[in-house]
Formats: sequence, C-alpha cells, structure tokens
Amino acid sequence: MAKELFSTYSYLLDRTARKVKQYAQRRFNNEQYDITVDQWIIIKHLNQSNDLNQTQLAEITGKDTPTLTRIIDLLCKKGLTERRIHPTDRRCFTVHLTEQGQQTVLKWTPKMAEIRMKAWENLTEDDYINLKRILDTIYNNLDD
Amino acid sequence: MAKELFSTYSYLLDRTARKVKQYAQRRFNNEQYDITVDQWIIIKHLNQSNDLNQTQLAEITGKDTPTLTRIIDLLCKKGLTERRIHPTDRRCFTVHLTEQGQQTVLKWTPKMAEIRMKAWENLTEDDYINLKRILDTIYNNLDD
DNA sequence: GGATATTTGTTGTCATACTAACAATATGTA
DNA sequence: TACATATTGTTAGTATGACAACAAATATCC
Repeated sequence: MAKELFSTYSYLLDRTARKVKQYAQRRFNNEQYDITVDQWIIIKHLNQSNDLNQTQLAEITGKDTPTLTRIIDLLCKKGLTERRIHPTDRRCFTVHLTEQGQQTVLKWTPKMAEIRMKAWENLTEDDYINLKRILDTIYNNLDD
Repeated sequence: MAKELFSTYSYLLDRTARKVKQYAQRRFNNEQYDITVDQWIIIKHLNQSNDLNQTQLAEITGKDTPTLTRIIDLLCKKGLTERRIHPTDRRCFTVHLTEQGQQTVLKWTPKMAEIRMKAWENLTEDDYINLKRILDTIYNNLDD
C-alpha cells in the first residue's frame, strides 16, 4: 500500500461528495427552485416514510439532531413540512410533508434521477456494487 | 440500474467522507491537538510544496479561495503558517510553514498514516484502484 | 413513590462550503 | 498612454457539520 494513501482517498471522497452535491444544487438553482440538496434529501425520505420523529429522521438521513432541527426549521418556513405533536410522547414531534412538499417531491424526483444518470456515465452496475462495498467497509472500520 | 441509485450513492459518499474526517478529527482531539482536519490538509501540502500563492494552494487542496483565506487566517493565528509578500505580484501572498508548522507535520504524519490503515482494513490495493477510478469518473462526469 | 438516568429536541459556538460582490493590482489592447 | 478586462485575495450572507450544554419529558431503579 502506498504510503500516502490516506490523504489520497480521503481527498477523493471529499471532493467527489462535494462535486455531486454541487452539481445537483446547480440544477435546483438553474430552475429557480429555492431548496438545498440536504433539504431535498429530507423531504424525499419524508415522502417514503411519514410519522417519523426527528431522531428517527436524523438516523435515516445520516444527519445529527441539531442539524436536522435546523433543516426542518427551514423546510417549515418554506411551507414544505410541518411538525405535529406526538400523540403519546410529549417530547417528540412527528414531521410531515405538506401538500406543497409532496408536490415538490413529485416534481423533482425524475430530475434527480436524471442527475444520477449523468454522474454514473461510463460506470457499470458492478462498479456500483464495488463502490458500495468499499465505502461500507470504510464506514464500518471507523464506526464507534 | 436501480431507479433510486442516485440517492443511494450520493448518501454513501457523503456519510463516508464525513466519517473519515470525523475519525481523524477525533484522533486530533484525543491528543489535545488544536487543529482541524482541513487545516491539516493545508499544512501537509505546504510541507511538500512551498512558495505557492493562495489561489494555487486552493487549487491543489480542492478548496475555494474564500475558504482557503479563512483556513490560512486560522493557521497564521496558531503560528503554523505565515503569509509572505510576493516579490513581483503585489496582489498575492505566498504561504509558508513556520518552524512550528513543520514540527506539526513531522509529528502527525505517522499518526495520519496509522489512521489511514485503520480505515482500509479488509480492503486491498485493487479496491483502492477501483475506488479511485470510480470517484474520478463521477467527478469528471459532473465537471463543468 | 421518588430519586436518578435517559431521551428528545433546541440553542450556541466554531469551522467549512458556496455564492456574490468588492478593492487592489496586473494585463491586454486601442 | 489610457481604458477595459482579468486576477488575487477578502468580506458578507446563508447553509451545513460537529460538539457541548440545556430544559422538558419519560423511563428506570431502589
């Protein structure tokens, strides 16, 4: 193994993750859609599974809870989500898409699929399987 | 290709990049070393190639220039780097490691190598070659 | 039943990412 | 030379990430 591997792959990971986010963000901006990629990730998940509280939502989306609080604040301000009081646990909110939030997911889902294909040009299904295996291995190696 | 691939791989990229950075940061913190991973990346590069101006340094390290300005500000405040006036172009600074900065690089280089090995457990050189190829392909697919 | 611990969401602080705008300086060209 | 354009670094604004501390509510344990 080459000596300077760490800096190399951590750099590659970092810059690729940023490029992917950056590209999707630019597509949103080009269509004057006032939403960030991280906000998109949240409402996309909300569309699949409603009735989650913030801790569960943070878990699923890989955010920490302070970050999630702030993203939900912004989404609520934009009218895309709403917090509802939990029926039995007064500590929690459950987070839900509004009508407008659902429309946003509907409108953007196919465009995000297109962005995905753009990034994946010249790569194969095997590449995906390998990438997933390698990234999961790294993640688990460093897990607490 | 599965339909929901994009969200999957962008999520994997994002969380793995964060985990790698997080792990290295925790190692710094554990040893009471007051430096961030991004600051480390900069001084590591400075150790290899001195006499760069900020634009060149930003290019090499994959930061944008406002971000680099602030990181250099912090590194200078910590006494690890210094800005020197460019001999012929009064718009530029060249950035240099101080004596203390060089010692930091010396001290931490082997520890970072160890962190790298930790992340790479159960993976092979071929995995690295594949990872690099896939990430570079994605990066280039999305490049402007 | 009541003290103690844990969970949930929030706020504060600092660092980084990105964009836009700007001043100072260099460069290119009429 | 004089004017227009480009480059370099900085600042401001907003969003996110990580961490620490906190209040309110719930769970646990004796």
